[in-house]
Amino acid sequence: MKETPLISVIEDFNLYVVSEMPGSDIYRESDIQLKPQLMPCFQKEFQSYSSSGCVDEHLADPFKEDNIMNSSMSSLTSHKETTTKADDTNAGNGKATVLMSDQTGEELPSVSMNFFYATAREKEIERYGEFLQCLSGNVDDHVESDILGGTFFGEQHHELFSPQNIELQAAGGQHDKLGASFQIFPEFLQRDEACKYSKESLGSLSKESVKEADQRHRGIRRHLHFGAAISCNHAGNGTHETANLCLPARQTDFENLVPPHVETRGISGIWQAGSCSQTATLCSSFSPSACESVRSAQNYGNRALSACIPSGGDLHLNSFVRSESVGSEFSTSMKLGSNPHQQEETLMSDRDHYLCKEIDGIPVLSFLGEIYSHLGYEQQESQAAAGAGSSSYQSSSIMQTPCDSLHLIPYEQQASLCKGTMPSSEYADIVEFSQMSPERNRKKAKYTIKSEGCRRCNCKKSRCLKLYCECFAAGIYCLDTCSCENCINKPEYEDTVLDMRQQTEARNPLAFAPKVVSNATNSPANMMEEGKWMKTSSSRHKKGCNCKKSKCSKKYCECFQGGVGCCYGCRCEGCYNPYGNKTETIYRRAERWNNPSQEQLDTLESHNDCIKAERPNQFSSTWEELADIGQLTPPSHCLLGAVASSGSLNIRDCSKKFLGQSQQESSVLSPSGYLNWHHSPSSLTPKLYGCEALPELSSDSFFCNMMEDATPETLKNTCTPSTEGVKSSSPNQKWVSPPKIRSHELRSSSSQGLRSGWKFIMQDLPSFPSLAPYSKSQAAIHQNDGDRKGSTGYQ
DNA sequence: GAGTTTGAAACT
DNA sequence: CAGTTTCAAACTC
Repeated sequence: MKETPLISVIEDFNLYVVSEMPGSDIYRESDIQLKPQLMPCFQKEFQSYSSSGCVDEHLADPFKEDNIMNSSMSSLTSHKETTTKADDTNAGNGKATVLMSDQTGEELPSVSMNFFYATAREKEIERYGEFLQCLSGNVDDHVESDILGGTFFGEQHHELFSPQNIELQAAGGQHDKLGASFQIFPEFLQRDEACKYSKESLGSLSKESVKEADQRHRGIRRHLHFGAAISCNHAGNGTHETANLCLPARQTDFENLVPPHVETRGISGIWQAGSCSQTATLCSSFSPSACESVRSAQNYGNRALSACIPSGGDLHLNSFVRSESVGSEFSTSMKLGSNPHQQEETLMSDRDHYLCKEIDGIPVLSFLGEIYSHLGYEQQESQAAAGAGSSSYQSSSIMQTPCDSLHLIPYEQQASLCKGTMPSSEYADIVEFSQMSPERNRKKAKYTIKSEGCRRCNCKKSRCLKLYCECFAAGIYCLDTCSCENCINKPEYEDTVLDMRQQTEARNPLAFAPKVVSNATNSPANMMEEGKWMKTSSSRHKKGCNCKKSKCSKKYCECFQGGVGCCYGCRCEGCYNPYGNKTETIYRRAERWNNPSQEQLDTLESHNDCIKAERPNQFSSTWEELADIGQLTPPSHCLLGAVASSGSLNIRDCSKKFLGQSQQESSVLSPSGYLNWHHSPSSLTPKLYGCEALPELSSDSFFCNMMEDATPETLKNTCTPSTEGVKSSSPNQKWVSPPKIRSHELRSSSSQGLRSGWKFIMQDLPSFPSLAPYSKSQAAIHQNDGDRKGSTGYQ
């Protein structure tokens, strides 16, 4: 290993290290051409970052020399090609990514977001610099390069820092791909023990000076920025439609990173995820969970897919509602790009190629629409999306589509993952579906929905502008694959859609919030344990159900649908929710979650096989959010943000209660405190930024209920005898505010709880941007109503 | 695939 | 805020 390049490598985007790697010539000769238009993206980052005073001259004007960029791009992918042929797919992927970054100089919101993220994580990165000292010693070249390349970041487990494992990663990690290479893992950065462990594993500690380490970490920081930039460009890989479809459940992650000043119209509110669930992909550019999801895919098969395909409950795709903002800008630039052929390659808008599409001759699964619609969500996220919302499906990477994530997985593996996630027959149908014409797709949509847990609406009268519409509710535009009639929820009616969202939000600030919120009581590992329940025992529906006849054991019940048990917020009668009911103590529920009885499993299975199939999605979505969102987001932020989005709620009391908690949590959960829950301007005002201000609140009911969400059920149930076993009715037909003492207890215990990993998480946060003039869209609506008046009975 | 059931959303 | 209506998904046949 050469000693000298180390510093310069970092200072120069790791270029030199890469160039000295075996096979690096391939990259020098690579046909990857970073378009000049991409420059603004980087410039912004670097310039913004110049305050740190560590921007090199060529960084100040990083694109002055095309070679630099080309080399940079090469460095990002070089280690892949120098490892195994199996990774060849990355080359194509990387190329696609770069090409997708084709911009026309437009400022990319995502860039700011990325920058913000990176900046916000500066502290952690500082710590990471310290960590690097632990590794700088005897790590050989390719290991180093791999670390710099991001593979290192891509792993959350300390074990991976052992020389052997690093070797393995460098040699052929499946996720050692472009996307995964840009992982930023704040969680990892927070682990002092990681450094400790690495020291032990490597057996030789760094002898480099702190200064050198600092230089290195600076370089890495830049590298991260670069990666972020790529990621953001990645995000813009599609038209509105693509973005809409591919929204992962983890959009929230990304939105959380959005600084207040960033225009986030395209990212309505905050996103979720919940899910597409969401989600596993958008986040991939920023969070460990993304990489984890990829790895999980490799290790656990179907889980990967679930990570990418959140189920309805957790998914929230709000952020991408305004795909026109983010998505359209990208799409526009894409459309205007100079290379139609390349665009054609990268864009996945062709619905005839939802699945099994080839990019650069490499077969990849392109999960769009039907499959990703509810990433997020519950967690969805998005959704949808992502799911997003997340899944809730509910319930993100931001800018990386699920498709992109999947691109990191060889086709065969993706296929197996798909098969592992669903019955073979359904898988076959999905494939068949993907191969059908749009016309047939439409007809088949319903089936796809059922089999995949991804939804497309079938609205007839609401014009997809009310929460009746699942697309609208998930914060996404309807697609051609929807079976809706007179649909207005389309980009061409953007203003109208936004207005309706605004109205809906005014009516219910949480209307677009994920339906399922989680208390992170379990580690991702626990939650992902094979055959176990995937959602935490304390996950619950944000508002609670009101079931009368379904006994909360059918999908009529939103709790059941979201895969969570009923809680006190529910007003259900005769609750037989197999996930849990109100009379159940938290301990019992937790026990059940960890060790579901056969009867319970049978119940679930008999009631809805689909739920069972989706569970992995929900899990992945959930734990991912625990992994990254949870790390980044103090509960109170989430709550405040959610409430703030209304602009009218009065939760002053509750907010006060939470303020201290949030601050405390911030210090505990997020060293970079201010990097939390940055919603869209419309949903979270800058005042809330950094917990400096509290929103005006009108009713503490919401907050108290949310608090109750986070309140151990033992506290809630102390006065609620169970009279008929699991059967119960709702003694409280209305939401109840927890006794003050509960809040106090909760608050006082929050510190302990949080330190032990007990976090409250709203999987996806709310709100669409409410930027469009009401009158304008209203006029459009009226006009539309007029057009339809008397014929549709539209409300 | 049509019809029914269900409960959330919207409305009054 | 309660009651009613509307709506679309879930479900059944």
